[in-house]
Amino acid sequence: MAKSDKISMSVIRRLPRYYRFLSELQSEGVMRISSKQLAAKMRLTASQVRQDFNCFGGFGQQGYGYSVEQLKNEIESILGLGEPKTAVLVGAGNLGRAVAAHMAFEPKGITLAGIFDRNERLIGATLRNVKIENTDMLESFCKRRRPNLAILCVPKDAAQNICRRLYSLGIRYYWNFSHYDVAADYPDVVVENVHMSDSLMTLCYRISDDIEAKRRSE
Amino acid sequence: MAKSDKISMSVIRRLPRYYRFLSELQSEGVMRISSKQLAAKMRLTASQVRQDFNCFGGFGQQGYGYSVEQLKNEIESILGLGEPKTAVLVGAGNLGRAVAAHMAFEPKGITLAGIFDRNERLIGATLRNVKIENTDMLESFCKRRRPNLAILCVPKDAAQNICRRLYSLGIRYYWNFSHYDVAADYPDVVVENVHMSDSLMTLCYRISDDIEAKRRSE
DNA sequence: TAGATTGTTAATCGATTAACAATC
DNA sequence: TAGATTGTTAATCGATTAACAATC
Repeated sequence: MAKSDKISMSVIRRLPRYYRFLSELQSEGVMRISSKQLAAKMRLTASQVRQDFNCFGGFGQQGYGYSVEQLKNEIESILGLGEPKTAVLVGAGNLGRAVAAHMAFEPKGITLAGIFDRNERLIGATLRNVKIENTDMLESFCKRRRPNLAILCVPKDAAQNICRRLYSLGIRYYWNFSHYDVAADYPDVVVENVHMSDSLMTLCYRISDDIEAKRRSE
Repeated sequence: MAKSDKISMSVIRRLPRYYRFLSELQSEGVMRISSKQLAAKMRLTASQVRQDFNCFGGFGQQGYGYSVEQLKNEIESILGLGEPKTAVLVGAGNLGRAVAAHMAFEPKGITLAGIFDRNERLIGATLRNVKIENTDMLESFCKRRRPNLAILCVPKDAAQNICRRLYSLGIRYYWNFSHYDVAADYPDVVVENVHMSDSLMTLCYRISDDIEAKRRSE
């Protein structure tokens, strides 16, 4: 299924977007699509689309294009969405609750098995049929359920402590919403950061750049 | 202050991260830093650090390095964090409430002036001293407060409709958490997307790739 | 078969890294 | 002055785009 060379991060980060567009096309009943059409929809070049897919193998057919369903399934398999994973979420503040309630975990093969917070007022509440527990219970929970993935929705200072515990409990995969630099302390883990404030600052730059450009062109 | 060539997106997306590290260094009382030290801390190369800063001008001093405070202030100014902006947030579900409650808007020059939702049960509640209003009030609000930035925390289907209205009210800057492709319909706007589920799928890929690599090396 | 579109190689473009003279 | 470190140019590396033969 895979050509098994090392895939570049640029390509990997485009895969979820391909997957989204293909899911959409499929739900619209589109059966096949050419690299040219898909590229136009996603504002890429047809060359890039073909190069990207050919990192993993030839999914298309000359003169025809790609089967939407097959291509979507291939990418689903490349992303490993079918492989079951168990997640623990730490931090049930506004952000943690939003992630717990909002995110489509099941289609990615993820079971959210535990939610933890140290705030007594949150403990006992239920999100997605998961009861928020006291962070003290993290060790016993992990020994019982063996999650392989942790979602960090605690502030930076708490994250350092939580991470030390999670790491010693054997967790090596992190979805990190905090500003704590997990990979700096644990070089052997896989961390995917979501830095919302970086995104907002980037927007700030682009706004002030745009305003300046308009001012200049007047 | 600026060299005013076109700055590449790669550089722009690193600026918030520089800003975060410099803020941290400053709060730790560090007065100066060399490109080599900063690069080590951020896992970049010293070359890249210097190239990045020199897009905007020479902020350092040979034989000495960079003044943390001055450099931080320069980047703050490049990002335009000091320029006042008014934001309207649409969608006060879990995600919208998390963004409203969690995000540090003030340090970026952003005033969150209005929050809107169509869910009657949410209307009237207060977040950060802003009352959630009915989405029907969007037009009158925008005519009164003239926000220049919209934060989209509604589902994809709602986003299309909301965007049409916001666009016609003159809003050109969007922080988009939905899967609606704003830029496809309005090519003249500046959109910064936060696709949390793409990030999670990227993590899924990296997990299954890591597991596979470990299996192979056994 | 003719037309369309892929898979893949080659060319281009841009971003990162290395090197070093300038200079504090 | 000697040592350190920048700013900047040149070299390398990687990613994107273009081209085209293969083939459905």
